[in-house]
Amino acid sequence: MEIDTILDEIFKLPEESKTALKLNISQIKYPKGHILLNAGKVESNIYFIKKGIVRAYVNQNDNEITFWFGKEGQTVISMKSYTQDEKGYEDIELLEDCELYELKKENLQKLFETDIHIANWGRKFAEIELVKTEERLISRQFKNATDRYLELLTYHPELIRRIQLGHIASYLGITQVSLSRIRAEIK
Amino acid sequence: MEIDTILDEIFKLPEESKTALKLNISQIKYPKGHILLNAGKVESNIYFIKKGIVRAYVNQNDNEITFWFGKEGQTVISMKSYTQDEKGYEDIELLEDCELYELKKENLQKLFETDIHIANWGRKFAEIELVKTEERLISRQFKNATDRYLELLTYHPELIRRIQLGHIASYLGITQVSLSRIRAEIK
DNA sequence: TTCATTTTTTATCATTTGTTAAATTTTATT
DNA sequence: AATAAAATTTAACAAATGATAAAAAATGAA
Repeated sequence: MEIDTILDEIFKLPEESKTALKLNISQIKYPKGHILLNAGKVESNIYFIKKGIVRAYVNQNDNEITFWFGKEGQTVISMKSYTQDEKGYEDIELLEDCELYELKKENLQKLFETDIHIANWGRKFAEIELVKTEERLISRQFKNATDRYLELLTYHPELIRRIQLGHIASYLGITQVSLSRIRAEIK
Repeated sequence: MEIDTILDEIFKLPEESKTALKLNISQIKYPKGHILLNAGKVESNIYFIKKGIVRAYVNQNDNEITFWFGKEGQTVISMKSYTQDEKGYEDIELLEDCELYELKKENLQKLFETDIHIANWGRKFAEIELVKTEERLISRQFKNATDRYLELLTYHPELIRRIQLGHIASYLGITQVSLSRIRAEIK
């Protein structure tokens, strides 16, 4: 997925602003298993996924709880670090070999202060992520595990193909054993 | 709570920009029980709570599921309507008589296009709400009902005093009967 | 206050999900 | 292909939560 597509999908920038933004973006590759962002560190980079799939998880007394998956076209960011310059609570692990676009936050902050289009691009970015997060929260509150699994199967079947079930179960908020049981029941 | 305090807490604006923003804000009162925003409508107003408490809920086959409470200083908004000009999924009901500051979205949009400080104010607003929403999502995913209740009791005791337990239980994702049981156990 | 209504608690039983352990299947490596 | 390691499923029992109904407590109106 090309960087122009990713940036344009968030908010259509004038050419000049887009060029200024892209000047701060570089490409980088990491292998499966690499930890892209670390819990407990102030993480100041933003990544757009060109190719691959990642997960965000929190370490909670000895077991990892996955709360987000990112795939091609999505943005990898430690929201707490990004907005508050504080330690984030999540690790971000690559579940496949990944190609990423990297944007340094400090450069982006400078653009926010000088370019109104980029400021509005950043605003739209946060708004879009906000609605997606709210939808995940509501799905979790309103649906039982079976329905959430079926929802994932319907709208993001490739996640179930590409990600091992332990991570999917964690994301759904149930144990892997429960997910196996659910999968057996809906057949 | 004064409007200046609320606006400043989001992002400190230069006086000129703040004045421009405040020119579009008016005060209004509604009684307990009033529905401030309607599910299924495109809602184009934003409210800041001067006094009172509100809840956001979704109607899910005959029963209402509460997923957010707002109190003094917080912003009432239908995120989906606000960011996508589409119908929202939530009703917002006043749980007490409320005093509100009202901001019309169309006026705000114009300011976003012309005033970089206000664009960045809007960006910060979305970012702050995003982190809060993500924290709610994580709390819900990581903690059982008892721990979520204790968290609420610790960090927002006034919500438990001011809001009836049926709404609190719904917010916690359990039935009122379960919440009563939990309250009995932790005594 | 008194009465009716609403809210909260308690009790019982059903259902869902968790825990642990073992069996099976899949994947990766030699 | 053979082996080892990892992932997934199955099974049995435990714990948490849901559903329903009834009792108790709190609230609001006459």
